[in-house]
Amino acid sequence: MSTTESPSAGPTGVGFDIVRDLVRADNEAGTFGGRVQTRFPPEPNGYLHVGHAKAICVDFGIAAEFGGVCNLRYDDTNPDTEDIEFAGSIIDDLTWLGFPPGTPLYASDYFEQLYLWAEHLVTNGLAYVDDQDGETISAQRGGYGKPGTESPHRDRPVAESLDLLRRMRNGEFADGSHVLRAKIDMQHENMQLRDPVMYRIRRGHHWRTGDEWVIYPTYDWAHGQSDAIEGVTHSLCTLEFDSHRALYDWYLEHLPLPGDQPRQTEFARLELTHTITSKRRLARLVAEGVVDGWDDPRMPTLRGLRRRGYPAEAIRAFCSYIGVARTNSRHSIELLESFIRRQLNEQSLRRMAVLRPLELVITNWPVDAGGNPVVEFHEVVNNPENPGDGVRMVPFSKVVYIERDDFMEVAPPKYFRLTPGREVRLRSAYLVTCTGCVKDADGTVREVHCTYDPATFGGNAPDGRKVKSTMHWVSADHAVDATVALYDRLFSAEVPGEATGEPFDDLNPDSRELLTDCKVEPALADTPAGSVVQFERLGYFAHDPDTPMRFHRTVGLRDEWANIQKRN
RNA sequence: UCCGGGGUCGUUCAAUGGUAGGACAUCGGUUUUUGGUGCCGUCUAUAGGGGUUCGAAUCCUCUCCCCGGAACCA
Repeated sequence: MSTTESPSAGPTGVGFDIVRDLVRADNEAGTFGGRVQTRFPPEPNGYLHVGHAKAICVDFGIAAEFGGVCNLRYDDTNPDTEDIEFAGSIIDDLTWLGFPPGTPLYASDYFEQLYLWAEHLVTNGLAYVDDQDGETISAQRGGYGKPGTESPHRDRPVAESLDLLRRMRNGEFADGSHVLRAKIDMQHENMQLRDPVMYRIRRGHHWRTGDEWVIYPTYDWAHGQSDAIEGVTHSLCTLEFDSHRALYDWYLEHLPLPGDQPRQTEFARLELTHTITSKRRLARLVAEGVVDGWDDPRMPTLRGLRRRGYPAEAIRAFCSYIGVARTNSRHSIELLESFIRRQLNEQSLRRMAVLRPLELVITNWPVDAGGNPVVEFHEVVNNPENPGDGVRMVPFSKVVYIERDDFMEVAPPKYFRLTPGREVRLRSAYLVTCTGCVKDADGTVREVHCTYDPATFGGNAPDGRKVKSTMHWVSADHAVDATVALYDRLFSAEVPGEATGEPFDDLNPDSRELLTDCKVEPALADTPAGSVVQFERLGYFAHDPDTPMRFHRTVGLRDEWANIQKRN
């Protein structure tokens, strides 16, 4: 599958060229025999978010492009943080994004092989068991620019380490009492190489291996070897693992492995303004009830974006566009939204909905023989961008709801909508001229009055006169009630939580507004759950998967009137 | 403080010794039965100093700034 070519991909950025070049160079050099294999290795300790989306597009996309495979591999080396709930969600989310993962692999399936290799290193004098506690080991590691000091157990006999390692595995020692360390160099300028820990004793219940193991490999000891076992050629990860690469290579070099070994390459992670992509912080938002859950439409999780109506295709196009690089960067959320709009504009049906209803009464509207207002049906195009979507008939009568914003008794300059004396178009229906309004004692406008021009059926004036505004409406007698949630940025600051590193400092208290009194046209009830429609002149709204007639605003339309207001 | 990675329009990604370009954002125009969309245009950048070269964002050098690294996390 290609992630770069799609009719709605919009502007094409550099994409993943830097990775392609890397692969091509290896292919030309004959490394890996021209084979390409990648992997996507999430730890099942949270839900996938938009940051993962980029990694997924690169890992799966590049493999597919070069005729290789990309495995989903759960990096489940820590029993304390992982859960089967998350593991299942990862497959769902990958599939939704457009990369069904096939049979997943598990780092935990390699525990036995890893253990055998650990004995191999011990036997060759390249690893030893340390009896010191974590604090001591950490202190001995030294500091930046300061060399470390060697553990007193560093040179214990091979046989003794081997015996201790076996007893560690057998569960003879308490959690945290012993650790297996690689014997590398306590003076190394790269701290990762100062005798890193390979195994720790931990009696947590593992979601797959249960209580079979009490020792668990660390990330570094598991990752490269897992790649090697699977035959991975290009192991792509984020920049913070840059200094781990030396260790990744060291393990592989000192193990009895045939052929070319996998190579790790690091790229910048995806960050966005106005949101966070830290699993820990997202988990806090959920745990402390700031949001309704991992699939809250304000969350940058794949589930949240999906619920909010972000099309997977648009997310893929975005990831492809921003591409990969080694420079740390934080993209503006507006760029993502522009991809969402681009896609939605093309695919979304148009429907009319009134969020804050105000009655508009057509005073010269005719009545039928029984004295009731005539009801007409007007043809409306479903999607001007795609004539294939056809037309529908929308009921129209004497009283319609219009947007409260669409009437002003005293209109400021450049306000083109309804105001006494002004003629506007009710979309696909008629030209109407405002004659006044009725107000409550407190001055609130109760209803607006107008007259219509019967000669303008469909919205065109036979004499060719123009109006400056075309407004949406819903017939009051036929309107359906709906609930609409408007979403703003979860964080008001450009760079959330940057100052203190905590997630709640810049939370936007108005990130969600619930409108329970919306009036929508009857056809909206027929849109399937999860589909996104454009509410004419208002933006894109996703029909909630669980609740009928509840809509989430995906993104708004570009609103020049709002900009004009801002400037005044 | 040591090691590593970075520094190009407001933002982000290109240009790999030969005209600094695109997108988003901004601003303006135009089309339009959505103040949407489309189309056209505008605007703004090579962190700083020195060097190599006919020619430097690119190579060398010094300085400055940013990010990552001292879990028995990943």
